[in-house]
Amino acid sequence: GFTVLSPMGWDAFGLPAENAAIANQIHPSVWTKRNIVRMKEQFHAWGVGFDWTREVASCDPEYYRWTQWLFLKLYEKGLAYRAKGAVNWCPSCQTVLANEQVVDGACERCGSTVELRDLEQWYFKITAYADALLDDLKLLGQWPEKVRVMQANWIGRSEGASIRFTPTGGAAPIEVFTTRPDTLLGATFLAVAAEHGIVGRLRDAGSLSPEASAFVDRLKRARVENRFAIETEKEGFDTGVTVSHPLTGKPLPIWIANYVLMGYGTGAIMAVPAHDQRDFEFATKYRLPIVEVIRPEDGPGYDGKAAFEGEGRMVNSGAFDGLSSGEGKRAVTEALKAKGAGEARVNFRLRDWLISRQRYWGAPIPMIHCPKDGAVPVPEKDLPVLLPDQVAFKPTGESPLLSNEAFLHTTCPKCGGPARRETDTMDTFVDSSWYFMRFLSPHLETAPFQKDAVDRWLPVNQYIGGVEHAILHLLYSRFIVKVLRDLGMVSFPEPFERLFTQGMITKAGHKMSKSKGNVVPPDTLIRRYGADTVRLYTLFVGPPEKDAEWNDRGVEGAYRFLVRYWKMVEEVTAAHPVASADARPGWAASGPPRELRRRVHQLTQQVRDDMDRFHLNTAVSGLMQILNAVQDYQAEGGSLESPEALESIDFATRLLAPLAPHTAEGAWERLGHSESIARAPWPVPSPEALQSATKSLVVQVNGKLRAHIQVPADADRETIRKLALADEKIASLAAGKTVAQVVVVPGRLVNVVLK
RNA sequence: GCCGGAGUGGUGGAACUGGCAGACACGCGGGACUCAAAAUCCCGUUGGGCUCAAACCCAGUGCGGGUUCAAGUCCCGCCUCCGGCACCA
Repeated sequence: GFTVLSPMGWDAFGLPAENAAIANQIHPSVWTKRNIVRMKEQFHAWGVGFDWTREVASCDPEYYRWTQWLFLKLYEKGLAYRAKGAVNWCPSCQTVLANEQVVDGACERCGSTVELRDLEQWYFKITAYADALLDDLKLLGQWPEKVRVMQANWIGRSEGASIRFTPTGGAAPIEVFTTRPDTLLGATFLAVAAEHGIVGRLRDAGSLSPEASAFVDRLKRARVENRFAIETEKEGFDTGVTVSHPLTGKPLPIWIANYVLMGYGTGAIMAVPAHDQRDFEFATKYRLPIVEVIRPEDGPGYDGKAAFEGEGRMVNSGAFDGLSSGEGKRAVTEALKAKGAGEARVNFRLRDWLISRQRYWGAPIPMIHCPKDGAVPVPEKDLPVLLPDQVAFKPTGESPLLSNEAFLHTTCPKCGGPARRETDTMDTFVDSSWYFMRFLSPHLETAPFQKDAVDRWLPVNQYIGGVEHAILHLLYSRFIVKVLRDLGMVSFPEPFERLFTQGMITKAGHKMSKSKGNVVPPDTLIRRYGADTVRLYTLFVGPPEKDAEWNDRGVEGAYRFLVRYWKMVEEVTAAHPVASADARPGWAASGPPRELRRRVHQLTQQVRDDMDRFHLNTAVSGLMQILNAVQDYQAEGGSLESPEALESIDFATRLLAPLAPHTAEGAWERLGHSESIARAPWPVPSPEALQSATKSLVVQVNGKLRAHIQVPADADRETIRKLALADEKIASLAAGKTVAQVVVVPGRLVNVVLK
């Protein structure tokens, strides 16, 4: 009864296609197009129905033109920028990766250990939306909690204070972030990462000891090789430089420490050994002072053996003594602000999204580098910047586009002088961050999408995908939609209203994947049993949100079910070769309610509910039960020609249609319908059919099942109670005992409590 | 370490708000049909006790407690597995 848009498209740019192309000596575009054809054939073989008039592929210029347009919009808004910094580098894929694409220190794609390199790259300023992305998670009540939590953790908001420590001698202050300003008076040293600016400056000035300098090199190298390996042993070197404590003026030494990360906060921390375990371990090892400044209201506090990280009341903190941690955080921040040495600050774990890739198979970044005007955006009218065919697309660490002179050399849109094109391409996650809007006008040439169409259809009511996208695609799309909303181009804050994360089918415990070569192609099974059997079985294996290990042991069951169903249809239609089902006498099943009818209407309700809840495995079992019910009815002497049986077959056929469309369509035609079952309405159970004169209730004694009784459907509690106690079995059990209580749950059961 | 999720027959799984544990299948055992087999159909299939048999009884949803007339479901404490985050200051 709903108008549903069910489009399909191909996220077709990216490394897998390029790598496969290199391995097979085929151009990526040929390889990709061939695979699209192949996958479409498979969709058809499965009988999967999509609106193919809306098909898009992110590698078509018609599509990526607008991906480039999106880049320009972000650039205009200052949300796309180029910066030099330490980036994740995959030595095997020969490209940089976004933080989100690094899993356990390895490349999400190929599993190679990721290195750090200093490179100039393009970023999207997703951090500008950190708060909005976090806050709006509360709009996503129909997303799995798991995904919301993962995003919240990834964004990683923490409240605290930014504090500046001025070096003795008056150099630029060192800024730190802390969530515990209440422990400021317990800070006994600063610790900085090896990559921190001050380290380089000290080294350049020659004021770093040779040992400390060697340590910095070792640390940097270790992090380039694998910055994710956690060194449990704290290690550091004194720089010999001190800063003054912003409140007491006391000098505090600056140490270089291996446990301070450049990638979080400012790359420098104030160390409070009494109240932070890491600082404690470091201070203990290097005999740095430890000052207790927080004491819990009750229970043990700092004991000299480990840091006390909880909250409590401030001590050894001068004027702040006696304040609770909460009050202390505010008071200390105020005091810092008054001195101009700090302020309240919110810090995020989220980093900006690195979107440039030094690879061929992606949308070229539409920028031009002019020796005079610097980075200049390609004018909108010149889009798309076409990806040239003729390149040496071997990975060299530099973009293959550099090898195409005709592409590389261009003129500056500003001054008309000679200029070079940007040769990096965009991360494919940019392509997929907006595609759902393109489906509404896939061939529109004047805009990426039409606002009114997008506002009518979106947000997507039901999104389905793997949980592996929890912090990649699903975060990026949310970001892009928020940017477009702020540009006034869409009117909704979130792209996906409801999210269903489906599980993965594994083979021998592994994700089936092209790269592992352990994919079970459906073709063989489909050839042997037909698409409907394979569809039905696949749905029946288990709940779709769960991972499942693939085996085809039960496929026979689905096949048998369809054969039994088909035979039943043949039996009915052989006896009644009627052209129009509606002309058949008794088809409307207006007869008196019978058991079969009640059961089938009940099961119809169940199948409808199951499908709404994505419990497709039990929906299939519900259908099996309908068929079983009809066969039991037949076994008891009922006729397939009876209105009840005919109606049951009619319901079953319509419920089967989305699951096994070919079989259902064929049956539908045999049953005398001339229009496709796809246009038939969904069966509606009638309340009248669901009613029955009597109900079967369970009778328990002390919570244990002892008898079943039949009671009138409208019996009140007292009647039910009397009938239960009157039951022969119950009466005999109650003999000689006292009935302490009788719990009556109408429609369900009676529990007799005996003492 | 922190945050999520899961643990049910031989197997996949079902049981929506506490209310008949094991739906529906697979597999297995037995039977019918057949010269025989396949296919199909019928019966059985949580474990144990008792019985010629049925009826019946007891135990049972990872482990130990608890709440409740009633717990796979709720609470407390554990164990195991899976997923995410993690020297995050």
